[in-house]
Amino acid sequence: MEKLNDTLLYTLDKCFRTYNQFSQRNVRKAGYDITIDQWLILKSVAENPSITQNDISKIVFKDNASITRIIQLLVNAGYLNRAVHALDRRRVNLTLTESGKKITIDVNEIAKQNRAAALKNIDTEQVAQMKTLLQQIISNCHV
Amino acid sequence: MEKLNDTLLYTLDKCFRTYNQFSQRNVRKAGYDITIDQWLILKSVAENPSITQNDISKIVFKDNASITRIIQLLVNAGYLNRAVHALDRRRVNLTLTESGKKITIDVNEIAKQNRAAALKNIDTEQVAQMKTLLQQIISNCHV
DNA sequence: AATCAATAATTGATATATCAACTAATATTT
DNA sequence: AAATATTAGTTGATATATCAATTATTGATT
Repeated sequence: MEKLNDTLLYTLDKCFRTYNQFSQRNVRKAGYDITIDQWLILKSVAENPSITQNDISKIVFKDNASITRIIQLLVNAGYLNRAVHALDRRRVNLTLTESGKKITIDVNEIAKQNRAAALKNIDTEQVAQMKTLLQQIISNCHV
Repeated sequence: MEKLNDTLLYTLDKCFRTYNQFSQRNVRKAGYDITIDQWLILKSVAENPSITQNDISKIVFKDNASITRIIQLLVNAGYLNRAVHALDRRRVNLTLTESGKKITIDVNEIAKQNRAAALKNIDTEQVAQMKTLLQQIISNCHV
């Protein structure tokens, strides 16, 4: 049986988790009480004002159910408003509150710094190559 | 604010989750009622017979607490035996049961196929390069 | 218009992640 | 040897992931 940590996907796993923990730590250190996953949802709403929860779930690769619950937390925290959609009563209309807008922008700055730190000493060329490879893996998994 | 899905780490996230779901689906389809994460722990024990739970948590990048709970599930499922270590009574002695050994090997086969499918049309050279890059990111996050 | 199908979101159950607090056992220091 | 520090693991609280079942609403079919 080949060793676990020989495989690319083990390294991928490790990288993903390490980066996540690193980012989360930096957000906390800056005094923001929000998870990266919560911020990603706020950011999705900021970028796409009329987005549905279904669309969000596709953007962030999570289950619908998870989105419902995370949004509930964001509403509780005062970052999001939730209302019934005027034209389709099945849908939920999401809008950022003022503090939601603020934290989205603030954490975005930290996220930018996190990315820069994580990609230090790696040139654009390499990043582009890696993206292509990752896309290839993704499409291989969709067969 | 730059778009979410422009960043490498977004693609990394997507790739990781897509591959995970793909692997898990294939294990289920083959009739095995075990999660990839549970299997990883069985495999760690198989590879390192005298391993501690602390060591497992480092290998699979999870919290000690998570390991305790996953191991509890594996004991309940009859795949693992848990006993007090003879020389250090703080430690837990983990051994695979017969069915634990069997499922570890069976799922390993599926995992091998999953990896092959995920890495289709990607040559060894590229895989090696990507590993190096991922390692670089990991070490950047450890500063 | 009534029936049926599809869609958006929620809820329940269970597994997992993470942090903090804790217990028990062992190792180190004085 | 007693006091203290360290280590291995567990437990509680809360957030999240995933699947399946469900509700409410809208769209399509006849």
